[in-house]
Amino acid sequence: MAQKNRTRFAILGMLAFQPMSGYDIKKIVDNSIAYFWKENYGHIYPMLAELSREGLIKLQGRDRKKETKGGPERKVYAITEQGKKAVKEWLYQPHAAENSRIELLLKLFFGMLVPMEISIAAIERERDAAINILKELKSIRKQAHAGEQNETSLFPLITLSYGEKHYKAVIEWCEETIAFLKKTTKGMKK
Amino acid sequence: MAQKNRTRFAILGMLAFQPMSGYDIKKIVDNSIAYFWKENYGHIYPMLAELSREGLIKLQGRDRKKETKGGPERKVYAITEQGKKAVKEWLYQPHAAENSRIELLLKLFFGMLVPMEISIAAIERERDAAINILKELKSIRKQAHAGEQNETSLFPLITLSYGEKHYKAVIEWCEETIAFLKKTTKGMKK
DNA sequence: AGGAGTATATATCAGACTGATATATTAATG
DNA sequence: CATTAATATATCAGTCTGATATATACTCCT
Repeated sequence: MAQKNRTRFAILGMLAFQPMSGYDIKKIVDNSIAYFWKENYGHIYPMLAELSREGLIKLQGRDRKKETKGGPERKVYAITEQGKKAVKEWLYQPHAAENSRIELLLKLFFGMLVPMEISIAAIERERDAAINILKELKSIRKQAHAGEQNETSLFPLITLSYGEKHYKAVIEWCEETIAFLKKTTKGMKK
Repeated sequence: MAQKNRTRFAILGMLAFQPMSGYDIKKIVDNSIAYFWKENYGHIYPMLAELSREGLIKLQGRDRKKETKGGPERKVYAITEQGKKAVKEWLYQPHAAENSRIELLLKLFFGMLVPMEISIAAIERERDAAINILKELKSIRKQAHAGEQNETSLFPLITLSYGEKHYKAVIEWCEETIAFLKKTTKGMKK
């Protein structure tokens, strides 16, 4: 196997919190962990079918939320005992190193091919994006603190603090780098 | 198009420094930018063929390095004027947000499913890995400072400082989080 | 009443990316 | 001269992404 499928475990883990539809899973991922994990419908729906075939989850029923505005019935899936066992097994295993690809840095690495202003502008956009994400994290933290505190709510808080630390570091680096490049450019123009 | 192919531009950018073989490109990527970008042979070789067909690079010749120990002849590719134009165009364009997936955080998010020691051990492994990468970055910085300073060498230094800042932040977060979780566990055991 | 607009929901696909493996060449080693 | 190790190219199954297609049912407006 070239890679292990992690969407599988992301879905199982989410269903361990509560039964949900594919649409719900996407919503929750987008609203609570998007700063470190993303999922696509293109992966979620086929995986729900697969997990269902394997007996790790099962279709609990079809319904329509009361607070919902419209749309077709939701297919709500629940995790099975077998499914819970599978996530736990995965949680026990150490994971491989991430293979991040940071396009900004790749572009900066080739910065000698374009005028300095282009590189600086790219870093400024990165800084602004990071500031926005940090704002979102602030609102997630607010929600988290408003809810009840228990053992389960502990873990979302530590992933949150990772996000905060990361984006603060990114912003810092952007500021420093912009200043550095501007100084260098001025020096070169003489 | 679902995504844009970035391997294409990574290869073109590398060939803008100097003519190289696919094997060389992989080596350079692994040794100088692996902390923010990775490439596979599985992507490099087909892309070299494609870029060659499109006239963005051309086969400069086959040779064997003097300092090399053995192996078959290298196919050395050089970037063409058209290829240079293509990278530059790409460099001018703003890039989309990254979609990082941090498996450690996903596992921690589901931490309530396993004993606390399992989560703590995972963070400890992350911290150790980050410490090792930081060491590698230190050696890259040493090499960089040893070489001649010019406009081109400027950019690798700023990507390097991103890496340093990032991994330092990760280590900090790991230390704080481990301490926090240990304290919490002790409190719970009473 | 009916049409437009919008949120909900499931599904599929081309193309990008990964990690492993297969194949072959040549130098150095013993 | 067989073995080992480094060099080099190539291919493939499986994962992941982003876009798009299809359809349902509610709300709002005229």
